[in-house]
Amino acid sequence: MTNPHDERAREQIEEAKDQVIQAISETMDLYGVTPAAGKIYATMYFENQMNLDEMREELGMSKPSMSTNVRKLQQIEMVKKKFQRGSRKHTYIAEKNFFHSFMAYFCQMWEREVKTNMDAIHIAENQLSAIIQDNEVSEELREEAENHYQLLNQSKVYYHWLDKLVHSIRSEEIFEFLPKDETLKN
Amino acid sequence: MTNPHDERAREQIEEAKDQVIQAISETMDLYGVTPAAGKIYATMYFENQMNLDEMREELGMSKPSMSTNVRKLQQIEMVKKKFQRGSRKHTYIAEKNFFHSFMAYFCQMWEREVKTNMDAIHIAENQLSAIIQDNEVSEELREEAENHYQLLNQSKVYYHWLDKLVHSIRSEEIFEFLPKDETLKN
DNA sequence: AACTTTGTTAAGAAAAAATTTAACGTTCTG
DNA sequence: CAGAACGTTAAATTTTTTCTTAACAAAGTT
Repeated sequence: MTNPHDERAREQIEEAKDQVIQAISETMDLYGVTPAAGKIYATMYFENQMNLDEMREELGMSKPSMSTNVRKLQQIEMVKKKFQRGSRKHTYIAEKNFFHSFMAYFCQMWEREVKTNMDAIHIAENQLSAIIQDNEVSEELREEAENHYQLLNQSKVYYHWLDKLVHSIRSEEIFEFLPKDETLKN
Repeated sequence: MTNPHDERAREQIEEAKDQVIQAISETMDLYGVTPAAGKIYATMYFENQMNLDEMREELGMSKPSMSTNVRKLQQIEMVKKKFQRGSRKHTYIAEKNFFHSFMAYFCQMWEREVKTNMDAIHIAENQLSAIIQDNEVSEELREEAENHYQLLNQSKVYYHWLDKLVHSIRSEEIFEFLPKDETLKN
């Protein structure tokens, strides 16, 4: 490795990796992932497997910081724990298939959105329809309740669609409509 | 409005609205929107139009806070400024079509992800292929460069797919595959 | 059973983000 | 043209989040 060509090549490999690591951790920020966790993931992306100590050394972070960040990455399924026979150290592998991460993250997110909002809508709809059906209530308020009711009803179209989207992703049906294009020109 | 029925009805309408406002601002948090901005949007959602003063009063926030939050909401196209002839106050309307917000937000986000990462990948690929083609470099490093190159190449399948997804959303072709279901049972 | 090694909570410190008060600029009105 | 009404920018405060050091718990080894 004292070969001057190799030294230069090693530098260039690191530079190439850093480009991509930077970009990945920058865009993961869009997914509600903190920069630190993004860097951890992006670093692991180029390695076959790493344990907490190796990561800590590579990134100069503290042990608990690694621990919590890796846990978060596990929750969104971007990192998996690998059973390592005969070693007490936990070793992890980065999920390198971005389709998997995409599916896990957005389905989880959208499902929560649908559930939270539909639950609230159902409660609100009941309260509003009680008013609409109450003849003692003034016309003005009845109309307001009616308007809100219609608005909520309209929004359900969206939440149902979002739910269908989640299912088509989970079932991978979406790839029939939008195929993964394995053969790329450039 | 001193009618006791109406008083009760008014309370109940507010309660129904609050349910939904709470849910919306909670789930908007998933979209990188701060709770304050979420509340502003959700409040406007039930109104035809509002100006900054009305919102400030309704939510008990400061004037600059309103100003900056509304601007953020405009950026992600969840709120639009409405030209109001003869008034110096700016009035705003909430985008009530969630499909529109969905499309604007995710297309913007995914496009940035594709661009940032593809740019980095192109640079990295050039650096790596220079090493791969350099015969003076040791076999070991050549192999490492080759591995990274393959990894990046593989990831391009995903970014191309994401790009296609964005286009199919922008062009609304996606609704041919996943129709908006206007007639809902429940 | 005592000692190591590894990972995780807990508590405190540092950093980052959001919010408010205050000052400013602009545009309309009298 | 002076004054008022709105909105925005700047600076400072408060709140939230993140990170680190330190104490702890679990599991394994000698």
